[in-house]
Amino acid sequence: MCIYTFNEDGDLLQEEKDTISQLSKIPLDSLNLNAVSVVTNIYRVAQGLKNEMEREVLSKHGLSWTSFSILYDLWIWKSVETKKLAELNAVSKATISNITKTLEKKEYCYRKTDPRDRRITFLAITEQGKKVIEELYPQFHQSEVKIASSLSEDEQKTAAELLRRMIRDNQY
Amino acid sequence: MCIYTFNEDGDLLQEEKDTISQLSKIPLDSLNLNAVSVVTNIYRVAQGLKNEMEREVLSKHGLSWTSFSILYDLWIWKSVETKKLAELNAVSKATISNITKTLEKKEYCYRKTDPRDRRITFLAITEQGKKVIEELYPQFHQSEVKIASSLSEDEQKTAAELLRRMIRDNQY
DNA sequence: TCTTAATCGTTAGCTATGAAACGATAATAC
DNA sequence: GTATTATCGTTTCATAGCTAACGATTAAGA
Repeated sequence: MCIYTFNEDGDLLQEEKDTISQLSKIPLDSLNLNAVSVVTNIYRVAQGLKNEMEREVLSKHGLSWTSFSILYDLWIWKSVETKKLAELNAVSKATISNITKTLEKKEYCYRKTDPRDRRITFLAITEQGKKVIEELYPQFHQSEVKIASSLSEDEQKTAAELLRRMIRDNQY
Repeated sequence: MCIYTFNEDGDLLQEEKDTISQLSKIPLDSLNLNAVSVVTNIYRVAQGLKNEMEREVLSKHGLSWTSFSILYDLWIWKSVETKKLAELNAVSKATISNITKTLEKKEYCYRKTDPRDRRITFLAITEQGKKVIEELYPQFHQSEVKIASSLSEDEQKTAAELLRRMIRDNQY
């Protein structure tokens, strides 16, 4: 999505700058337009790549971005508890609970209670779930490569590093 | 959310690299780990800032990121049709229809049919909606500045430019 | 003109999502 | 050892979000 509107050069329209300043009563030179661009562009790319992945790759097996991610986690780590999945994916435990219920219906994963602490539920991937992720992952990665190919190798490294700092500093 | 898991240096865990390569049957040197980092970090930051904004700023008036964005668009542009709002925000027309229905219930916006083409519905902001966005926007912008402050001014410009190229090349 | 095709917004039906409340279990306090 | 507190996952209930189907309207074709 796009909070702001940009012209062909990637700058905020002068008209919009003036309007924001006027309407919000923030003087134009107190508006941090670089911060605006960073936040807006990050959200826009994220929204775009989520839509593209779901449409072009994940829809083949009726998976959303998050359900794919959960399946990926289970594929790599074999067995993960609900709380950990929520943290890994930055969504609520309720969301994990619901999505894994759907994945369970499709027989892509199953639940098992930790015998040492019966409050904890572990999720694990089934053979069928494995088959699905092993079909989808190469296509997913190929799309990642395509999407990132707007940037050179060095630029990709730069972008990743800057974003990584935002993740760390903001504790995302 | 986080498709991949990273160590303290921001690299993918060696264990995970090996596992991906092994499970996906993609040779390690064919995996483009820079692309992986770029895509993952973008999504992670976007998810984090959306959650933070909704929790810290937008919840004061029960707005989601997208409903806030729609309200913003109407604030700046006075009157926008459904289809245009969908494009601006990279969501479906159905989503716009639903969210504006909620905004209408709260009396933050209202509908009017284009008399020249009766298929088109224009949305417009109410006085009450204006009051809400004028209260929230300065706080929203302040959070944008805080979130982006992990980066220097130059780095913000760099990040914005790289992301802008991804938006353009991928037509997001 | 009159039929066909295209476009617009809404609705229907589904999954996703979060906050809050809840029940079960474990850890802590005394 | 019992009472209190904390933690875990689920459920409930609301909104968000998608695709597909639909009804209304306009444009295009002959």
